[in-house]
Amino acid sequence: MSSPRSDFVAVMTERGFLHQCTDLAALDEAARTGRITAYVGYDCTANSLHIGNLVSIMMLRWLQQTGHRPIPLMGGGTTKVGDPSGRDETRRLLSEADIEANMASIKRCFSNFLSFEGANAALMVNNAEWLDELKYIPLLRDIGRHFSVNRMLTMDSVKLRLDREQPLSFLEFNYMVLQAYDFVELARRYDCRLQMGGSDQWGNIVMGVELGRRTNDLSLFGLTTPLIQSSSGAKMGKTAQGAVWLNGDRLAPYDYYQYWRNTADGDVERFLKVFTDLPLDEIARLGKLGGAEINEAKKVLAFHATRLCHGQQAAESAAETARQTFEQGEIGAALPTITTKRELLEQGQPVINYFHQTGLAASLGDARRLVRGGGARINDQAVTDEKRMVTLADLTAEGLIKLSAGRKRHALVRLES
RNA sequence: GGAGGGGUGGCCGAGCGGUCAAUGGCAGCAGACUGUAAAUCUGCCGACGUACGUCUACGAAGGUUCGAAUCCUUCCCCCUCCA
Repeated sequence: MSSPRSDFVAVMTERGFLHQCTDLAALDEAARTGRITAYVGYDCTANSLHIGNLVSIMMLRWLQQTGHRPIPLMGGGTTKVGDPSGRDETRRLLSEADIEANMASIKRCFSNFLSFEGANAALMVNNAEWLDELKYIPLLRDIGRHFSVNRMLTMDSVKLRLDREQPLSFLEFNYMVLQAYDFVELARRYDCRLQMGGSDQWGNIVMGVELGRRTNDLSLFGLTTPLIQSSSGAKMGKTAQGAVWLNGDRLAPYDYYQYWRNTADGDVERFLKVFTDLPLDEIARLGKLGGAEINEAKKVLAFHATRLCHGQQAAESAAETARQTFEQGEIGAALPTITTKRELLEQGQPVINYFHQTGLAASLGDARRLVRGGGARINDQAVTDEKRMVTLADLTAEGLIKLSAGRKRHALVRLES
């Protein structure tokens, strides 16, 4: 294809969102000549999305910014079935109540990325609306006859399990059928013509495109993003505490900021393109910084990524706390904080208790090992004795005690007021 | 329904009566080096106790034994082939 003529496809191309597309030229033309509606589906298997979902959220954002209508589709129905893609094991079946609760929680983060008002207002839809109503025999006759089992068996999501002799239930086997049906249903209800997702969704997406053509002669599009990996080859999104969640109650904005701040050198430019909406020339400038200067680019990345997800104020607070903590050796306000009673400090408390309580150590034993390994500090003083007690004397002038596990992980203990 | 194979710590994967809290690899944490990077090297890596210790753990429940992840019985789950 020659260079894209629509803003949407141009942005997708320039910023590195494109992996595969069913018909890029036709999509480009459709986006140039009119407003298109596109969707991305999200499972409700946890109560927050994580940065693995962020690429597709950014796509929806750009879609809206370039004049089109995004639909984040909540998989309230499909989560009851469980997507086998990329997994060796069947997902634990969640109760409907859990799914409902997860969905409510997940929805919250979209308000930061998309606008649900105005001309191109984003549409929040739940596929349980139609999937719960389905009748088995009509579904088989109307939809099932368009699916070839021969073909389904060759899909990666299925093939992987079979090749590895891992179980695949009939329930899961149906997932791709339902996802395909979703696409056709969204096309019918909202004139949605494009489904986007990660590269692992390609098979499921193509099934939907084909189903649209076979049932209603619809011209649908599919588009996937590359799996974004860190330059070390690892999947993105792991920290000491687990996944990098988008909801602030699962991962504090400060920790979210720190995740991005610690991006590997080789990933900075690519991540700026995908995870921020800074102009490309600015990104190119930041990407040229070498040596220690690239830390400036990482701060920009961390700030803008945090601002998109948690808002201006949280981003500023996180950046300021990071600056105070790392550049001035002071105490930043946004560090994780726990409170303790004055009486306890009067008696003296074992440090390992506080390391455990702040989450810097997973257990008392872990805290003990941290001390033995030489990684524990109180107010920047190394703790060498694992029996060390914390007392009122450890309070700083501000009435705080700063605990550190290694050079990057810090927490505060504050007197209960 | 029949025959065979299998279920081990976050994951992969050894162990096949004591020396097994369980080799090794990955992941993770910490230290050194640095730039809050990468690579590399070193240490740690079930819980609790200061410690020789105690508890929990090798699909589940029983049993044999001085002693079981390892043997037996029953059950659950998975895979392959046959019907």
